[in-house]
Amino acid sequence: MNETSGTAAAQPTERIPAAERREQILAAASVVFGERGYSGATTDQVAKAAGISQPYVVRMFGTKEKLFLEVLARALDRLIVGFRQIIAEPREPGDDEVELLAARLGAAYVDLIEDRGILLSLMQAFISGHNPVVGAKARAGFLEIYRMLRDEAGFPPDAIREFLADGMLFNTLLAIRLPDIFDEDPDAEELMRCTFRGKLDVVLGATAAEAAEHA
Amino acid sequence: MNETSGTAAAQPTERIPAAERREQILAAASVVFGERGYSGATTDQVAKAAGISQPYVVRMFGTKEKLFLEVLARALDRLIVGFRQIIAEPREPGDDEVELLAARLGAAYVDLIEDRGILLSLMQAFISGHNPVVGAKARAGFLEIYRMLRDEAGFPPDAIREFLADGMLFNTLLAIRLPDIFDEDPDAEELMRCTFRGKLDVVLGATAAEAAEHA
DNA sequence: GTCTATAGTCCGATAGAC
DNA sequence: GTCTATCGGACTATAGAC
Repeated sequence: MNETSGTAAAQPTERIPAAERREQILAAASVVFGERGYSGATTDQVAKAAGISQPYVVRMFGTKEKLFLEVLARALDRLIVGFRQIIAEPREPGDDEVELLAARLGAAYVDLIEDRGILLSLMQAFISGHNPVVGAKARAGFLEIYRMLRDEAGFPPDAIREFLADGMLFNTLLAIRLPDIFDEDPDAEELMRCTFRGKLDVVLGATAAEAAEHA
Repeated sequence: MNETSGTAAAQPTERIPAAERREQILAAASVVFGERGYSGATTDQVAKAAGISQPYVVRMFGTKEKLFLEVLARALDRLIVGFRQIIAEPREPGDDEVELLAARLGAAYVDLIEDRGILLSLMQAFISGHNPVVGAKARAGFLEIYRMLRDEAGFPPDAIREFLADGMLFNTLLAIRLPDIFDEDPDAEELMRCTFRGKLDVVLGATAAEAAEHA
């Protein structure tokens, strides 16, 4: 409340290289698409968040759909590259190799989806199964993660299911903003604690930091 | 392809009681909102699916938002009532009481989200955490399920987490329509099998039935 | 590299007839 | 109980200047 009109735009916008501007737009778009969904988001909201004019956003990406697809591709890429890195890290052999690796991957995942734009862009893709383009990317991305866990990480089926299931529950609880109602309902915190266990501090730290940033 | 224009409407629409018409609209809206999302769906699409005119949809529910909220409330209600029924069923005491009950609830959940409208309406709500009204309903609904599992079903924390996590993975795999690409990618079926295990036949049966219906 | 202006659509909601 | 007609607003994308 009482902000001075939108997200600081107008004024004689600075001229910056297209590549850099592209990144700004993608970052802004990730947030806006995440909050409002593909259909709910407008190119004007993205433009305002990036501090430029609406036609410029369209000019740079061709169409709103292409912009969304690029946002989604980036999110999937960060996820896949991040996981692959962790799997490739040297580990000592032992009985709990799977468990340790799962814990590391889980922690990395929580770190990643602390970025609400990434979290929600992924979830937007998940519920777009009916869309030929977006749906196909979502399916392909999910299967790539599956294969990585099976072939590169060497997880047995049960470990894969558990890992993916936990991830989807993380997604959901963060997406519905459960931490927002810790004050009103103690069960909210209890459920978060039972779900995230050790990782809860990380999540709450991020949430608090984000809140502070927006204040 | 080659369908005779839309979903059978126009013509001198039959006069039916408002209550019955309401149900028709809600059923149609569940499907349309599920496929396109709250923003992506139009009241005209709902109207066509229900076989009536667009203004009549608005007239009956006031606004598009109120219509969506009613769809969501119905979905949550079916879920909660269904679970409560199963929990209340008599069970023999034994060591695996939790496991058995979890299996029954899981089967009921899979049955419920075979209805794509219900599945996707719920997921739409999950990603609307930023929306004050929808977000609040989603949080409240999730917490009610949590309390039910904790207090009425007597699940320990780990069982709750596992149950909820599996449910969210079910949601995701069905939402992205993984069964659609069984032919193109054998890993899709493998992942579904590893996730749904015994329940896979149920899911695939439903998917096949739906496909047949739409053909 | 970036903007202003605006064309062209689509959509939710209202008015009012039957 | 249901429709047709339509208003007013919002949004994507294009045109063209600087």
